[in-house]
Amino acid sequence: MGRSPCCEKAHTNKGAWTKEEDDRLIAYIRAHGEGCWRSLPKAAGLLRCGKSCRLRWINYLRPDLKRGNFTEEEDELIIKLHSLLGNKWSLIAGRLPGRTDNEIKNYWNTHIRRKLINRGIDPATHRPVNDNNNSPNHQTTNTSQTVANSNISSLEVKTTTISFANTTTALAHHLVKEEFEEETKHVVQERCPDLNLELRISPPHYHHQNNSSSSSSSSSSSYMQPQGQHVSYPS
DNA sequence: AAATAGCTCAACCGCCGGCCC
DNA sequence: GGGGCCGGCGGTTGAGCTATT
Repeated sequence: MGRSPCCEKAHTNKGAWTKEEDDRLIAYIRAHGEGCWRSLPKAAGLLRCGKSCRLRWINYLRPDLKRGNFTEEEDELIIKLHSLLGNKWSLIAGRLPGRTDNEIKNYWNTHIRRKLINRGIDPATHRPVNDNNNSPNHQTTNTSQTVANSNISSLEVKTTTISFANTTTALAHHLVKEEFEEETKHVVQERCPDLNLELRISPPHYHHQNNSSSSSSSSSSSYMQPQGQHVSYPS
């Protein structure tokens, strides 16, 4: 049957990570690389579950993380990608080297949402707040449907309305999803020729010029042009 | 200076798809 | 074929910090 549990919850730490735990995790991954999160905590001498280690590494310890304030260009890119992809933070993060999905998600909720609202734009639909199409009749109760609808509306798909209310089966969602992804590629290339939404798993691609981590002044061109790797680990 | 409100963000939770046994 | 784990994801929480009263 299956596999053994990833960790014994009774013997794992929770909450904020200590410097020592960070050091252990960094040292282990530096020596053995990422992967096999299940066995990592034990091997690294950590009283954490693999999930927690993975999250800590991806969101905080990874050497290619940018940190620091988001630039105006990043803001606009996030808004543009969100209008196309909805709350697909991992996909959005994939287009912003050095940024994590968690970071972008937090930034969206704390800054960009407010920014859009101040501009009179509904952050969920990317339409003006007083737009008639935002009437309750067009709202759905299912979150994913709402996201999908907002994506489609923002893409101005010429097939007019796709009624998700009547297509609740998994198959329908699957088909629509595939359709949407294909559509997204086309529309993005049409409207944002500089955007490459072809997603692939790849090593971190943010190129550190130096170790001064305040990256708020980083040039906007860099994040659309992944560089060769030059990974430096924090000491 | 103290109390309160608002904001930020690291970390957790629960779910899902894919894979293993 | 089916039960169960793993890795990954998006949503949510809450501790700590800052601003305001």
